Amino acid sequence: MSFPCKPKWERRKEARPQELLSAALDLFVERGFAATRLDDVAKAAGVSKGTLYLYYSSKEELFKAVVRNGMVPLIGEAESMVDSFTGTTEELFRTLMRTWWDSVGNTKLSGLPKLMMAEAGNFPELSAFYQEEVIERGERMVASMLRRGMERKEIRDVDLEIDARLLISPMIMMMMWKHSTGVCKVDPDKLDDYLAHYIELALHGLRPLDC
Amino acid sequence: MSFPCKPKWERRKEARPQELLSAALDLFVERGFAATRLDDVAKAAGVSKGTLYLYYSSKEELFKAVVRNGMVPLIGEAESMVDSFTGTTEELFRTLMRTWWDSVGNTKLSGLPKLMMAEAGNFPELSAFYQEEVIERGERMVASMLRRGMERKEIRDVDLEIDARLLISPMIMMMMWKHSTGVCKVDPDKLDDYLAHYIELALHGLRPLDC
Amino acid sequence: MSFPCKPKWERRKEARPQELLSAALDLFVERGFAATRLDDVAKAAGVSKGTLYLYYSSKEELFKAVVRNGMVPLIGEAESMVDSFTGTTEELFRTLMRTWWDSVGNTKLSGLPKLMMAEAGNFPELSAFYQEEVIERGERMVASMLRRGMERKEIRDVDLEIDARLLISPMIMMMMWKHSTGVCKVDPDKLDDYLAHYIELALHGLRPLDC
Amino acid sequence: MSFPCKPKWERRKEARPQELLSAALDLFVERGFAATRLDDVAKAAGVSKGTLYLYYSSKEELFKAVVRNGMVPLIGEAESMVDSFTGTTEELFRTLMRTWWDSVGNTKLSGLPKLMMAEAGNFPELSAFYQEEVIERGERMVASMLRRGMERKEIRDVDLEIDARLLISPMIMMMMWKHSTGVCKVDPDKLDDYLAHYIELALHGLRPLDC
DNA sequence: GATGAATGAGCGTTCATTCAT
DNA sequence: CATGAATGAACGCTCATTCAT
Repeated sequence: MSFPCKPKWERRKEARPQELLSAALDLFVERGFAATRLDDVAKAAGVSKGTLYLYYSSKEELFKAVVRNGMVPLIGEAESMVDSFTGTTEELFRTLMRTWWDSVGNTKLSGLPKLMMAEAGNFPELSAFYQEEVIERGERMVASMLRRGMERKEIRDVDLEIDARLLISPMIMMMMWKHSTGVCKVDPDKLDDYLAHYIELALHGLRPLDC
Repeated sequence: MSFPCKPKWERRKEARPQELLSAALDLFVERGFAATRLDDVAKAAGVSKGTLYLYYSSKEELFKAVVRNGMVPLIGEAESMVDSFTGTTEELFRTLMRTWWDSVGNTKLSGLPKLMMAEAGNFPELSAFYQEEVIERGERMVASMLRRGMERKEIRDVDLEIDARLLISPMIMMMMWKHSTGVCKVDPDKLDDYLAHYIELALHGLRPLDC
Repeated sequence: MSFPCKPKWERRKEARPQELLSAALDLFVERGFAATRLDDVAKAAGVSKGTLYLYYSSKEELFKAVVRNGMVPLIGEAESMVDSFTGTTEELFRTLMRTWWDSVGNTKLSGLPKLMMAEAGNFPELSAFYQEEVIERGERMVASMLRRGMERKEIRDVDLEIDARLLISPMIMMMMWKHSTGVCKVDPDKLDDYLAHYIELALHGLRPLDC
Repeated sequence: MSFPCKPKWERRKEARPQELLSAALDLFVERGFAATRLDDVAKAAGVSKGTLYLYYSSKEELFKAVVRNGMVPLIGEAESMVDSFTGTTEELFRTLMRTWWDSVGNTKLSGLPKLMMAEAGNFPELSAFYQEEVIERGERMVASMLRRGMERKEIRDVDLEIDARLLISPMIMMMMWKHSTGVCKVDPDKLDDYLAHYIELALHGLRPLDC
């Protein structure tokens, strides 16, 4: 008699990392890094605390895996979009922002900015990782878009570094609002309105002076 | 023999709460709520840990007192400025933003937004207070400015509620950046550049379409 | 009304370190460094685990304090004796060994060599400390005695470094025997005989060839 | 078709216990009992952790098997040498010590004394075994040599029991030194010097008073 | 009012042991 | 026989809170 498919525990082994990362993202976002107990992550994933350590060697490694697994690939997709887009920069900006909001703003990943803002100071290694893999790549991506627009005379001259950061800050704030229970709480249904107005406000701010 | 003014130890006793709140603000801002040890707050205020408990019955109560004590008075000043300003709305916007930055962004109060963002979830009652007394008053103040500009045809038509919030979000982000160690850290010397670019970006975004 | 003597808790504070060190020495010697739980040390001293940390910042620091407090001063006394002794080197050797046995071999401190031998490999910082403060000073002290004897022609020419170490090794073994339950166990009453025979054996081994 | 000898996997099965014991001896000697992880023993032996438990029902049983398997056979060889030696007792002593050092001191078996010293307290049954089969037989062997020397007037009168133990203690210490990392660490190249000096020191200590 | 010694619950991490496959 | 994923108890260390003085 043979096993037509993998034995049960092996199938679990392959599924485990995703289950753990998902549980961890939920709890990190809900409670913050420091306040999340690994016991609870394990329980939420339906395993024991020891099992967690079979897959991630420390709490910090678990967090890094959450980011690597969830956020980093999306940065890559955005970068590709900027590089290969063929329409106007205005269309690119709109697409970029809406895609980002769909894949991050509307998922649990939107909890990460608030998380990092709150905990960065106490976990230097974590914040260095996030800074390099997410923040800086994100800023460079927006700066690429600005450069493209300036080269094509589709937007006015701006400072690549400074305005890139300023332009993503409302997006980051919107993600934070979404996860703020009590302060700056926004009606979730209105977030799409905020996004639309933000896009218009930014495009107005960027349009050439003679338009 | 009479005491024309209170003896020194009595003045000290009355000053205690302010000294404690000041020390606590410093440390909460620097390290966050959870990572701040009451030992250190007490030491920074020059008292023993036990004394802290004579004034605030728990760490949470101390935190609430710090926030309640911090930002509210400054909102009033900004409101007055909007109500009594006589120049163009562009001038008003510039003045408002620069004054706010001077009195909040450049003081340790600038640490509160980050703190509230991180801890709001754990202090529902406190965040309701902050939401009403700081956030909403601030948004109404900016909305007043926008309404004034629209009435005077100095800015294009915008959504008072939505754009007010969008407009203050980079300012809030700048305060957060200032207190970010590791993630989104900005060179403190460049914050004035960010402020200047933000003002220009916003004014461009707000100018009437035919200008 | 005044306090004619210190308040109770202050008297405790002064006594605590000795109580803790004594309990720690007992347990370290009985169970080894790694196998000793701080909970048990605290319980043996009649305090809570947290209290231990008021006095010693880590398990390793506690151990160092045990050694510093118990063993190091005795090394100093032995050094002084070698420096100031006026009789023959044979008398010095006898006195040195018997004094050492009285103050170390016959006290709980005699458990330390076995402890260090067993745990050194896993606690590098600990063993470096013990090596410098106890072993090397002890070997230098015995070497001083040998040099003195060689200069006075009271013992044959030996290698200061090698023979010093060889000469103290039976003393160390005797201390280990005392704490070996099961292996090399010796009748405690016979340890004085071992000491006497060791002294004779060593003195025979050291006497000049022409005596 | 027949198998002239056992098939490979069966030979492997029979060799397993020795492979496990050898790997375990290496690691126990290097790290001590508590610090040795069964994961590592299994890995060093090229099997899984579960397999270990097919052969030894617990970590303690494995340890006992290591010790029982280790030193006993070599004691017998030394006993034979004493019984059949024909030269002077000085020559016998030199040969005995050098042979012992070659077959034990220079192999990984030299790690056992340190191991037993450290763990004897935790394994009463095991240390009784070690005491009877290794220690006491070793002491009787040295005592035989001393008796022989006294009968032949080649050494002075000593106490058979006490001096036998004293005489082997530097040898035991040398084995411990060899495995000491950090405390009492000796340059491995100098161990032969220690052996040579020890032999001279002991022979001087044993020579008749009138020599 | 003020002190600071003492407490004890809580968390990250390790690893011997088990058992389904 | 052999595997290796899973378990859970254990321990070092922290820190908000208490209370005798």
